[in-house]
Amino acid sequence: MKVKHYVDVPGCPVEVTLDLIDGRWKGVVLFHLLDAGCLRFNELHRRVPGITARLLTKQLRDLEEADLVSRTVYAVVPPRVEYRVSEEGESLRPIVEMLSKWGEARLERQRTKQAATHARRTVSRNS
Amino acid sequence: MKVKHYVDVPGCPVEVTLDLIDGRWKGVVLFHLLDAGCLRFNELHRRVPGITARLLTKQLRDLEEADLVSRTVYAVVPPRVEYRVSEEGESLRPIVEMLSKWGEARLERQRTKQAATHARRTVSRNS
DNA sequence: CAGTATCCCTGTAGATACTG
DNA sequence: CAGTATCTACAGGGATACTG
Repeated sequence: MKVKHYVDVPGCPVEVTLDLIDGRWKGVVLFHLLDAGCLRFNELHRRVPGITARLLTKQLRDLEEADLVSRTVYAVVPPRVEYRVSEEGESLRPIVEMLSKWGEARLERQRTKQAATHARRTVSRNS
Repeated sequence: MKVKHYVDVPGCPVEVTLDLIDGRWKGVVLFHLLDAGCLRFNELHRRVPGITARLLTKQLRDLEEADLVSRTVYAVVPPRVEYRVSEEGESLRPIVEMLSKWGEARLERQRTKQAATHARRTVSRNS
């Protein structure tokens, strides 16, 4: 169990939140669960390419422990495990949406900048 | 230079944003810069207790490279270096504010739950 | 004041193989 | 299908000492 010393940083609840969606993957996992409502392990895995099963498992366990995601196991063959956001996880929706929107805008800005740079280069070539 | 393969994860701009405020400290640093407007290195250091100078430097360099923070050096003795959020960093304000608000609410929920647990324990002791 | 330089250690994550 | 197990490697970050 990872208990941190938030006593040291009384003025920064930002850290509390970031700690939960930390590590590059958790936010993405939440995003997809919020988007899809409910996903089985491999469905989720397909939506988060690049992550290994081991790591995805760990992220899900962390999110579960943080009470942001719930895990339901059905006793069938083949196994069926469903993940969905908890009520507390649901309350993160606006944040995750803003993160997504901002990320899109950032990518757009980068594309624009790159295009501008390319244009300038082309111009200077012609001058 | 850290260039990531976002080609792999086309559907998730959440990752783009999280990548920038990743790592437990960057969000906190941004929070304080957004809050204070402008801070010198040691002023900032005082507001982020627990971080080493080395690491704070690294976080600031990363934020600078991401174009979220600007760094101004004054050629005086003793040295004076000021950090402030860039225009792009400023656009993160609503997100950082939500992270902060949500973190506060979460802490509040935890306190409430803990108090309830304690009360129950006390009751069961008396019964 | 605002950092570097060095050393070292741990955790995090990748690859691969295996299982109820 | 939904994961574990094991081994390994590297980078992130801590402690400490030093500097323009």
